[in-house]
Amino acid sequence: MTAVFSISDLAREYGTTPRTLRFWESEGLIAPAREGQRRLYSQRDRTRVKLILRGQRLGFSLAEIAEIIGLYDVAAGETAQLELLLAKIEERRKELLAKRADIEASLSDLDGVAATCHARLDEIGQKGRSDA
Amino acid sequence: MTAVFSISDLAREYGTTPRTLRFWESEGLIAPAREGQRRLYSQRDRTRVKLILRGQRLGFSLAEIAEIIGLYDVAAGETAQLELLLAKIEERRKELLAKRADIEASLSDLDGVAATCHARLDEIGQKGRSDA
DNA sequence: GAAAAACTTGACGTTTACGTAAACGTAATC
DNA sequence: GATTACGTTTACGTAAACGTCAAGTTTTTC
Repeated sequence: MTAVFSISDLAREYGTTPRTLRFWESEGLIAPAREGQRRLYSQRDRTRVKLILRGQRLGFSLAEIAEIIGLYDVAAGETAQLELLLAKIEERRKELLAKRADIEASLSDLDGVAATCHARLDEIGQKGRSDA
Repeated sequence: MTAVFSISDLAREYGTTPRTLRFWESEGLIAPAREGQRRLYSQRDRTRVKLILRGQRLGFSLAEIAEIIGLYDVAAGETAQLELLLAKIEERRKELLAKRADIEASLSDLDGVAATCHARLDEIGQKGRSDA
């Protein structure tokens, strides 16, 4: 249990590079333990890396991702902090819902174009019934 | 009908800048008509601008957006073209579905954190019933 | 018809998110 | 114990997507 990973272990596992992991660290997104100079990545670090990658796939900047990840951590604050945290969460929720709406719209558009294609193919299929 | 718009009209309408619209044109994403030197934007151009903005919100690069927009145009090709187009559409569909899955996961995570916050607030609320 | 406003094309600057190379220390391997 | 493999920091390079002048034309407005 509580295994640790080298920087290239992590890089390989998540299809990224050591350079990238160091950069994320320099930007404060992760903070692996050290054994002398060497970085040691824990399960917690792996979780954060996964969150970073997901954030990137959703088009968030590293700065935004940093804030988002922060949300997960803070969850030990007190009242005022918690209220503020909930507000931030609500913001992010709205962003995500908006993106999801964009995606639905895109999917529906693509379906439309695909339908047009199929119709056209059927149309062509009716006559040209000689070639493979 | 068939109104036309100046570059700053469009920029204002979509919350962008003339510079950006010119840049997108230089990258082949839009191709407004010209009256002498001046650019004249049509309804079709507006539609494309909307697609570009949506693509950006979803985290696609301009190059990707160019290809996506291309999908909408090509819909007048012939069989081979159409098959290829359908394949590309399917690719995009998968990307979008993946992003949607990422979003669902993010939303669910945020819900989790929010729940923790509410629980903690309730907990605190039980005792500290003296301060505003 | 002169000034102001809006448009044009360069061209260089800027931010983000790394890539790449240099120069070095350490650890495993044959 | 020399080589190879992996790690470190520092530093400069780069692609994408514009921002920001500059210098000039055209168009509108008073």
